[in-house]
Amino acid sequence: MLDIKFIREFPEQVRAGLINKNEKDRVDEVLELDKQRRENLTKTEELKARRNTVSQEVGKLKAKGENADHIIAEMKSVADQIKEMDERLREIEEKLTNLLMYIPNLPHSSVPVGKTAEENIEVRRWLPEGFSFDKQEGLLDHKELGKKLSMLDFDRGAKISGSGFAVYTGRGATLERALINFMLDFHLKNHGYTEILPPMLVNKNSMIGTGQLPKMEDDMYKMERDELYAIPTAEVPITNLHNGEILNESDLPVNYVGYTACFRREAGSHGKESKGFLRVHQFNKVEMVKLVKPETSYDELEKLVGNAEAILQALKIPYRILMLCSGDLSFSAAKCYDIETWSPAENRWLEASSCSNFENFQARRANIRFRKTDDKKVEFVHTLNGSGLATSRLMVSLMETYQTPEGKLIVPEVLQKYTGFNVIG
RNA sequence: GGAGAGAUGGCAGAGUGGUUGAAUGCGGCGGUCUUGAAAACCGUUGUGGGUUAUGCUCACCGGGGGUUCGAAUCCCUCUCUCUCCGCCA
Repeated sequence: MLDIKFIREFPEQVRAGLINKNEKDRVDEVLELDKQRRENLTKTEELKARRNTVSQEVGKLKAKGENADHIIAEMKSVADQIKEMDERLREIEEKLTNLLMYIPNLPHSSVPVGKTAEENIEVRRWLPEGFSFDKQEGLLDHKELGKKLSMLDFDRGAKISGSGFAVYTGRGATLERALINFMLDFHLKNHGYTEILPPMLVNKNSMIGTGQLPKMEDDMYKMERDELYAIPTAEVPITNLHNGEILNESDLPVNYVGYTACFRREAGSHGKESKGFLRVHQFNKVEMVKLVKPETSYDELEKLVGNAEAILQALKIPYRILMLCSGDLSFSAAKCYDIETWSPAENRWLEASSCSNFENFQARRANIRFRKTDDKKVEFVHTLNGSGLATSRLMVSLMETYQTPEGKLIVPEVLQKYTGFNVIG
């Protein structure tokens, strides 16, 4: 959520940000409601102030055993007026809050202005020793190889759950588990994170806190009966761990890493883009979440990306880093880097991680603050998160990159101690 | 799922309709004392909103709603915690 005071003070800056993000400019609506709100508030408060003093008078009179009926009768009508005005104010505030909930975060000044993913900027790429973009003769894509080596079973996944649900079998399942454990251990050992294993169903308030609700309701699985949502990312439960809290400055930065399954309805996305692991309804992800002091958040963003990159370098999987342009930025993000891994069979880059700085946008919604050590003032934290990484797309690149000409799969060296075997097939 | 108890400021814990934003204790911060520290003593110590304000004012005692001139206090409802019973990986 944006700061209403900021919108009031710098409406043109907000307007420009919304336009760059391909969003509807609703600044004037906000300003009008804000104006109405303040007008009504002032009037209502004047009445309330009067009520408070007069009611105290009544108390004093009664204490002395005197009659206060005439004042009470007068106050009765004041109470009615207050009720009426409170109701009007409530309506205005509801409209305003609702509107603010749908207004996205503004892009940071360092974000390139652009409409679509075409205008994202490649910041750098990393290719392992001896890597070539030339496609190997007879290379199988991950789906074919998964079937051949009895690692993956999309057909049976569709049978037991529906299309877009994968089953890992045998050494495929072991490899997946190894990958998750390797990534968690790597971040814990080398990057100073604290591990979290959170619930995968969360309430509505948490979804609002990180910005998934109200806007993306249709993209999520919901348990109607219990008013719970299946998390689309560990960002939701982990960031909301500190919902409503005031942290100490000395507690920052908070660095969490956690594994969860992630659930996405992916409403309306079908076709060849969704083959095999390229788009699924459930996948595994190791997520990094940071709560930091505002002045450090952009340095922390760079670190976050670096942490994710380190995993890919250890796995020796080629990747590139994109800085998203304003139009491609997600609802809550002020700045975001995507990490894409190379898929030889698809002959293209696949998004395997997204690292974002939300500044205080989520912190406002989730009301996460910290108390400064020097002047004791409270301030919103900045929140960040990044995948480190999602296994499904990573598995595509891994299976294709580590495939031998005979159609076997070499287990990346760093995973071998986790799998207990070094080749599949 | 059934029965009961509870939810108050950083923590502990009073308060059951009238200067209570909230006693008291602990903690925190500032000060006196001290070579320094501790102890003792004194002071101070919640969050948010409105207002061209060295000020004034409103809201907040788990969430929401109600009764009343007036609610932390009474009523309804939801959530959560604890105890007992049932069920259960």
